[in-house]
Amino acid sequence: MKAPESISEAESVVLAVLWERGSATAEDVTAALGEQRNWQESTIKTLLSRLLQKGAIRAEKNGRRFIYSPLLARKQWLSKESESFLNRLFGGRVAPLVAHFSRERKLSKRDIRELRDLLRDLEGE
Amino acid sequence: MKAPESISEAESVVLAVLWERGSATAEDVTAALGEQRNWQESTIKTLLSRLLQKGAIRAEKNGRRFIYSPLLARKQWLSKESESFLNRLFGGRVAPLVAHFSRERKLSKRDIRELRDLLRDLEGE
DNA sequence: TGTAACTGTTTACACACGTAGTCGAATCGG
DNA sequence: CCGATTCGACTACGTGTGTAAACAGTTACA
Repeated sequence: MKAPESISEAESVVLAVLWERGSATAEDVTAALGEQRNWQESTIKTLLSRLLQKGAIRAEKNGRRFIYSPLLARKQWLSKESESFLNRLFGGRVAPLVAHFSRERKLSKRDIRELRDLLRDLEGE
Repeated sequence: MKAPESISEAESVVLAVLWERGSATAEDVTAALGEQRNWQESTIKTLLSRLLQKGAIRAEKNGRRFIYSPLLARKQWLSKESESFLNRLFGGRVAPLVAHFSRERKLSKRDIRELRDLLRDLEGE
């Protein structure tokens, strides 16, 4: 099992489409991203290839084209990215990040409410 | 005022030393990072130059060498990085990230305690 | 005062990334 | 069966990054 290579920003955008639909052709992805990013289909194909090489997705031949689907789960990716981010900036823990946001007044009412609910649930366990 | 160019990973490590000590020479930085990363002094000088060009630090001549000190504040950098991270992965808000960590059982007792205290303080405002 | 030591500046280079064009093979339509 | 179309694979290219050596100017010591 090769070391899970890191997914680049642009690649993750393509991957996100696959997470959303489960699977898709290059054309589907291009259509899905049409408005968001203005990428040529060529670009998307390159990104799909790189994701393939990195083992993050798989390609199943269907007629003359490939159907791509994720191998790397969104959850795994989120965890990996989050951890490396928190390690780099906040000593690997979540609380200091929240504290930073709090000090900077970047916590919305909604954030606060959700956090409170979350903690309440945790205590009920 | 030129657009605040983005600080790379390696650059941020050097910058962190300056935040810690307020100011330092290239030699100081090399010494400070000696154990952590195994960089040649040459490498550190390159990184300092790039930080200079990006306007993230300043250099004050002292005798035959420069004393470098941060221009970009750690807080600013934290905010910027955090925001772009949260935007990319969690719709720009903190709560979903914490929820993710909670689901994945990545919240330490300490995290939970700190979060609870933080919320208590917020309500007392 | 000449030369060694030091320190910043220049140059280097491989690799990842964003972005995309070209090519060759397969296929579809007539 | 042949030309047109359609795909994926290969190639391309500028830029940022990690990493560092070479060079040049200046200072300090013998």
